[in-house]
Amino acid sequence: MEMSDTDKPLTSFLIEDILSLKDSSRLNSKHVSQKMERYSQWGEGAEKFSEQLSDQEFGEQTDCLDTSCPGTSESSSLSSVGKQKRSRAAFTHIQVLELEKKFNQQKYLSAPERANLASTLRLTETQVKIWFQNRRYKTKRKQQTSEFCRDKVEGLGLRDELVRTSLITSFCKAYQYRPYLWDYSGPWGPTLW
DNA sequence: CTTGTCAAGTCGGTAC
DNA sequence: GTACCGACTTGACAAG
Repeated sequence: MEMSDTDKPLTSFLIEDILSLKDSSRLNSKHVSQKMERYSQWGEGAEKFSEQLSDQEFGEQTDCLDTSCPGTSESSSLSSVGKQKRSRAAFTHIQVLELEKKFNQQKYLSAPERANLASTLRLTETQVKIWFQNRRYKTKRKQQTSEFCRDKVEGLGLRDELVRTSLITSFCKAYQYRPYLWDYSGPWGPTLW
């Protein structure tokens, strides 16, 4: 029977993947090392997960752990490290709550703080780091969006004002001798009928 | 089926 | 040369 992707050992996927990265012209050694760092974190996550499984088989805390680590889903299907579909960890309410709480206190974490939070929440340090990165970006985008909307509203107001002024000017020039064409009742002031 | 959300991936940059 | 960042994208998933 031919060995499918799902049957391949994790390490061979890692090696293949990293080698393919090295072959890729658009990536430098930095990103290869980033990838390796990530894989090592996944390894750590998988270890943590197996430890957790061994000391509390589907206990009450599985809620805050099951999908938390990429390593966890990898461990159930190591296959996904290859070209297979990747899994998306969904953090639990408790984890998100704690992360949000911390984020409200401080937007950036030092390494020890991150490690501490990660172990408290039983996430990997990478997950905590990425969560904070995404969170900061999300906040920034939200802020930019609201500013953009506000500017647009104000800009529209300004534009309306400019249009009105210009219209009035040209209108006055055109109709300065025919006041009977003015109508002051409209919201835009003088209206031509 | 489309759309929004979000963890993770990518890439260019900085700092030490 | 490693670790981290921001900006942006990708892909899984759920809700409608």
